[in-house]
Amino acid sequence: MPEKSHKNITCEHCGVRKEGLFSNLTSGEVDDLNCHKVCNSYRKNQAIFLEGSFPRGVYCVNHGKVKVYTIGDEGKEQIIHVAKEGEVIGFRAMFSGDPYKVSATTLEDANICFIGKDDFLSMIDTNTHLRNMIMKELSKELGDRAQFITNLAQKSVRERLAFTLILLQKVYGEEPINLSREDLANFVGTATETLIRLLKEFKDEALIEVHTRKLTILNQDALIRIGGAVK
Amino acid sequence: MPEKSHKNITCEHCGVRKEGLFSNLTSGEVDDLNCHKVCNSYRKNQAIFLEGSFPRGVYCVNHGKVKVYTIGDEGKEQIIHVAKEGEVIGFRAMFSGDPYKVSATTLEDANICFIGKDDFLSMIDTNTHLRNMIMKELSKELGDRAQFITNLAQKSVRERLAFTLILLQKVYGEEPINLSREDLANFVGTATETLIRLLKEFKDEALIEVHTRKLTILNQDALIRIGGAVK
DNA sequence: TTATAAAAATGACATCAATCATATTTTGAG
DNA sequence: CTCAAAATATGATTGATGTCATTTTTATAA
Repeated sequence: MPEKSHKNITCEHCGVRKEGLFSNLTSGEVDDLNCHKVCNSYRKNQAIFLEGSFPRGVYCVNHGKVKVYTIGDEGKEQIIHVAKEGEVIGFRAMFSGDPYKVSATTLEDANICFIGKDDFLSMIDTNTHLRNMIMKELSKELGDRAQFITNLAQKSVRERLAFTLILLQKVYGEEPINLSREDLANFVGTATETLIRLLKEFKDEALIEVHTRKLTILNQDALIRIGGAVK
Repeated sequence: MPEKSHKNITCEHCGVRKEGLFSNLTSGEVDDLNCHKVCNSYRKNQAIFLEGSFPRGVYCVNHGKVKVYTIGDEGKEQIIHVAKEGEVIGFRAMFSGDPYKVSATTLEDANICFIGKDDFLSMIDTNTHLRNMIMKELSKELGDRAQFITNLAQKSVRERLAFTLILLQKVYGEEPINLSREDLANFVGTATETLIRLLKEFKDEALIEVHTRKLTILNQDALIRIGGAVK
């Protein structure tokens, strides 16, 4: 489905690699990674993998944002995570032996590299550092999800929206947050209409600036006061 | 704080070990584990470890149930997981390098063995099987929490209670579910009063049997129809 | 056993947020 | 550029669930 990328990034020169799972590799390991990876370009809203299917490998986001989500019993998306450049996604299912419990879809045009299951697993077997990074990452995400659960159970929608905006700012960095209202609602865990009303409140209170899809945070401190800090 | 257990279980003869992380160890590894573990007895509602503190090792539940929870911004507990005999808890924080993101407290009198950090980590370094079990466990829990998040975001309290009861039945097995109304509410993610009202509904509909704290499921199929299946 | 505290249960009420309907704006294909 | 479809926005209404107050039951310690 994805097209082979025109610009076939080499891992050695991949600028975003240094933040994620594949940082601190030896140059030999980077070469190894580079040999086994395949670069693919994805269009906006293109599926990367789907809940229920079996993993064939892992995906390293080179450019573009990706939503990771589950589908609830009524068919509604619940976004669990928004992955940014440098993140490796889909590796949890490599260890569980089960099919994917989540789906991943691009939020914008993206470049994403693929590393096959066997190559990835053999890298893990031989590379203690990589293994430790993975365990650390799995543990970190478990902690994040515990806070996500607590927020959903205990905070109001307004509080969760504030929290989510702070979280998304870390994902989008200097750029404005760029998600559809529906995606944002499916991340916060609310109805689209409710989300729109609350966004307007935040706009009227000069906490954010809104240019259709693009949201800029104007008053971070106030949002943290409303939604609580990201742990 | 915990008292040294009178009955100091040996890992070799530990009946509950065969289900969890420490199953499929060689007899040498079991001996090793046995040398390094310390058995402790805990009274009901005794803390095992607390959110924010740094881990000194891992805990293997030999007898008794344990709640794993976070404290929300308003000080309210959100139960994330109820651990049963054979489960190893508190090992995620060993890899992240961060303090615990969750707390753990006994729900009844319990026997819990402790394995120090260094011993545990060196076992992981040398034991591929154990390592794989841990990665699998971390991955499985990530999947569970994704469903937990989706349930909280999309299901009504009634649906979540049904789901939670089915989940707890797997924890308690043949025995009746035995939790305070407050703990149950803090697991479902609702107010205690709401939980009590819904429990009564389920009782009136003959879906459960209630003897003060002890809940028995009478109609599993109906509860699954209401709350959805545990994935 | 009795006293006291804790837990569970119940009622009344307020309100946040979902739903449904409809209008307006933006986007993207041709 | 134009038009249709999609996304965003707004209003009206309802209902589920949280909160507060009070009573009843159960557990626990003296």
